[in-house]
Amino acid sequence: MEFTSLVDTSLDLNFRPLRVSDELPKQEVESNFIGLGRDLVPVKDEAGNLMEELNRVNAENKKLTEMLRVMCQNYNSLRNQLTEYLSKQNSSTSQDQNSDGSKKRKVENNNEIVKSSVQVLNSESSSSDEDSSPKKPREEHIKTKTSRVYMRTEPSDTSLLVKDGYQWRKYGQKVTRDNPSPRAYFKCSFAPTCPVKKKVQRSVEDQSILVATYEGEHNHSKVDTVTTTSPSSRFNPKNNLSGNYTASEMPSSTTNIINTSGPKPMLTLDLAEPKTLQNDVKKVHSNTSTSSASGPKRKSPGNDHQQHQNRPEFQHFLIEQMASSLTKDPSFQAALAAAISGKFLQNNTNNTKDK
DNA sequence: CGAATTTGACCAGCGC
DNA sequence: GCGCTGGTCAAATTCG
Repeated sequence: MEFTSLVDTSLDLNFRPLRVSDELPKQEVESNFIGLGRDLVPVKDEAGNLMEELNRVNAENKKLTEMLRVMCQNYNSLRNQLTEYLSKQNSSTSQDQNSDGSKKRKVENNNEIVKSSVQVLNSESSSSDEDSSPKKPREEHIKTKTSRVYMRTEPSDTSLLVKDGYQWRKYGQKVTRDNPSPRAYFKCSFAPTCPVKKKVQRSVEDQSILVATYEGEHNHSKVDTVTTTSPSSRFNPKNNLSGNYTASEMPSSTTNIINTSGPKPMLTLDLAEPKTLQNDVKKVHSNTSTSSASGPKRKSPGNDHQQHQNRPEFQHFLIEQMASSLTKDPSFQAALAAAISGKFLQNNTNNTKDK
């Protein structure tokens, strides 16, 4: 499903009543009110106010439409770029795998990153044929899709428990090279055949943020909406993280994927933390990374962020994520619907009075 | 006592 | 080939 089609439909609905109202001659409105036997002066005032309000909302709506149109354009162009890159990537990786089997892990890594990004981009349009390459490697990777979720926890809370509605069994913990915080490895323990794994590690930049990386897809439904990593810990007060990782509370500078888990299905919105995005973009644009295990070169985080935020990739990414999140945001939809219905009612009132 | 967690050992991929 | 690293296994430990 094309993203723009959704938006366009809703916005057409938005504008139709307003256009009608614009075309309504002012005098006609006034005469309608007169016809109802109401006092002329207050009616004139009321109609004037209404028209003023109508124009204001109309202008606001047009502004919003324009913003959405720009976002959608950016989204589509970015997705096309990604699709092109994927095609190239797939053809080059298949060559790599034929020529050198030892590159396997790296190639998989790159594909996972790209694929993960595609997931986010296509979260509302997974059935799109536009970018579906018939090549096999990509289909294989779709089976083991990965996603990343960032969650805020209490800084004092040292546990690596992430409440996501599933039941997990911890099978390992490791300190990794580029992060002093240990990384915990979990397997889904609810269904014996469920292949899903997750890795949980604290963010290097903000220790209060947990980064959970999910691999694979659950072949069962959620256990419950407040499940922690184990049934026993479910009732442990120290694991009560609910409400600590809502979108509104996440610091904008460090928000990556906002998890609004709860009674509804998990919704992940990638707002791309600068550092992570930088890494991802770097990997996406260069599948022959020169960074060696012995000597990671790092810039200062502050410069990193600022430089990164000025990059067009980052801005594109940000825009398309904003568009995506905006159209999926229930409160935005509700507000829009309220505004539209309000205008509909006004016009309907006017039209019925017209008859 | 059973289940979950911890932790050191092991393995495989990758770079040099 | 060797060392580094991330991921996994499984015995030991902890907890309810």
